[in-house]
Amino acid sequence: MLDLRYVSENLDAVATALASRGFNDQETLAKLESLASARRLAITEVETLQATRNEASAAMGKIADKKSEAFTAKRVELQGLKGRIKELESKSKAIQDELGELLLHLPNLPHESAPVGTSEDDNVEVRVVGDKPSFAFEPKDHVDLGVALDIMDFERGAKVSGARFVILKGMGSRLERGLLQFMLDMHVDQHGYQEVWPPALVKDSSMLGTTQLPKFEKDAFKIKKDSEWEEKNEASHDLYLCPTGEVPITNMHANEILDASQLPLTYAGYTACFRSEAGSYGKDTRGMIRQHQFDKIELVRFVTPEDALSEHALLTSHAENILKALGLHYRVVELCTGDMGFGARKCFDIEVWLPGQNAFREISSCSWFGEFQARRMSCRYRPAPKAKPKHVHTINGSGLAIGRTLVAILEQYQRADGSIEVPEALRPYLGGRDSIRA
RNA sequence: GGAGAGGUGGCCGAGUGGUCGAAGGCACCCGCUUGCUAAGCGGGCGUACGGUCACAAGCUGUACCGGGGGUUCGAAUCCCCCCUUCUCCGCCA
Repeated sequence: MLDLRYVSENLDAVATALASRGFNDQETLAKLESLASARRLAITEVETLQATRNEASAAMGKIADKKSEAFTAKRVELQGLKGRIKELESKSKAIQDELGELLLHLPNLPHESAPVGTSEDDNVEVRVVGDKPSFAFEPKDHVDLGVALDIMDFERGAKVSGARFVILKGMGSRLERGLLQFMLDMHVDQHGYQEVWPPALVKDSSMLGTTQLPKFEKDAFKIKKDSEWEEKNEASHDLYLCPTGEVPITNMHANEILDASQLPLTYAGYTACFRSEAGSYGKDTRGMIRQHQFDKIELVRFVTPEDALSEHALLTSHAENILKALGLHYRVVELCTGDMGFGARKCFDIEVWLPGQNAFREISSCSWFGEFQARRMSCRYRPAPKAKPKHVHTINGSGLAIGRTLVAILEQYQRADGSIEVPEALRPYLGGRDSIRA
């Protein structure tokens, strides 16, 4: 979330920056302003009273005879204060809660280098890598290829789990598994990431930390607990199916103060990802492009503000290196202010070429969040020994979405007879096979 | 699922109603010292939010001893709920 102090002192600048990403809720901003000043008054009010009470109580502590009249008189006198303080405390808390809730709904401010725009049409193509594969035949899409090769079973996926689920079979499964290993190996051995294997279920507080909550709850699968459980654990936390590795991995360092020498702190991890895909009915219903469950390798970097921009570029290049190693044609697009995610200050999408769709499709989204996530989950670092802790900057990106990579390989490496050439770098992971055929 | 024990500052670890933001140790920082070398001595060293102020330092107030609520003039300390860690039993991949 945004820094309350910065927001209340730079309201106009904030409004302008938010407007550039399409956020024009003047009412909210006005409310923010009035709540911020109300908060200060309330704090002062409570604290003054608390100071009075503390002083008087300390004096009482010094009275030796606790049964003396002087003592009793003081006690009676202070009893009135107690209620008054409680009253003001709850008033102050209410203001702060409302303010906090409001801040949670404000998106991040785009970085000045992010292209200004209102929709994906305003995104900027940064670079194109490789060439479109040319085919002497009409290229098929991954569904036709996969079904013919008997490595994807959409019908049984639907039978078992419903729409937007697939069962990979034989070399399809092997390819998914091989890609998983190939990607992780590269990030760990060549890019120096610490490998992690995080949980698939995450707490609501984690979802809040990385901004999936509170605004985007409908996009996630929430674990439903039976009523008996709910009754017993009314105040306990909710659990969600992990929508992206970003959530468990970034939140690993929630409520911590890191040492500057630890930075950059980098993680690469595999997670199954689950998305309800609410609001995307009718979109990409064919094939593996948009499933309720998919596999992904996630890259996360905790960095200093000074290094953030170059670290962001670095992480993006790490994701790209996978595509390069696989010889896949792709491009990098910088998202405009209107198309960026809620928490991002700057974002590069990597889009892989899909001959079956005759289009580039997102395969990774590399975002720099500034201190937006770090503030929410309270992750700080000490720039120097004894120095005051500052919020870290977080950066993450897919490295890569495994299913979509599989799709791209099928479509880009397809041959006239419907078989698939296996990219050389991947062959060791497929038992040395150089092709996939029926 | 059952039984029990814990969660205190970056780390370890005292502390069971007032003199505790919290002993002691480690780590770290500053200075001194040192011919015996991951040595010795002295000092410093939590976070957040207010006020003052330059959103600095300093000074000052308040809160924070897993989280939330309660009792009390006063809570790290007592009560309740939750989270979490560990040990044992059961069950299970």
